Amino acid sequence: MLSGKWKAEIFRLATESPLRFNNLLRQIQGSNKQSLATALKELEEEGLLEKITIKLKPLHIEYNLTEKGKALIPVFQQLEGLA
Amino acid sequence: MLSGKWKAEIFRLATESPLRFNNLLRQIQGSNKQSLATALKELEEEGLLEKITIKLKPLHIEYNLTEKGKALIPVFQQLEGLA
DNA sequence: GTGGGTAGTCAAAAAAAATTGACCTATTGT
DNA sequence: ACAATAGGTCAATTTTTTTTGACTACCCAC
Repeated sequence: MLSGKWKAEIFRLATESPLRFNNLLRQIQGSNKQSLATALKELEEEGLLEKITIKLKPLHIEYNLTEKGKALIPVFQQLEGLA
Repeated sequence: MLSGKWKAEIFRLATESPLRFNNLLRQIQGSNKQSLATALKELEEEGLLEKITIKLKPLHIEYNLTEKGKALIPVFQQLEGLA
């Protein structure tokens, strides 16, 4: 589910707060629009993130962890506990 | 650690019993010598598998989970519990 | 009406990963 | 002696993934 160069990091950032596209682009150095767009779409397709259009001004888009996404957090906590 | 097309499956098989090269080649359909050789070497470098030369006849080579490799098993069990 | 920010898409190029086929050594079986 | 099995390596090719650069469209401020 988190295969590829960027999905793991995107997922981690999503556990901290909702994601916004251009913000992500600045946070993840070495990446690029296209790669992030592809990764976000795949994370959505896998059901880990959901895309939400915030209709308030300034109108913008957020990506949030779904319940399925949140369910993975304890797994990574366990993994961190090993290192 | 388990990136790429074959490492996850190799890891799973390693949790069941020690691995032998040509045996693995038969078990993992769709794969090939080179890919498995590369994956095994990387799993070794990551410290998840150890390569052991069995000096008894017939002399052969086994790949076993290291302690670090075994430590990952509960993580995957937790993951399975979610699905 | 120009510049900046948001949120992207598209096609092409480059880079990385995976596959193929040839080859190699050593041991065992018939 | 000959073939088969085990456990690989190497170079070339193919496939997949990632990156680059150009381009859209909308909104806001000056």
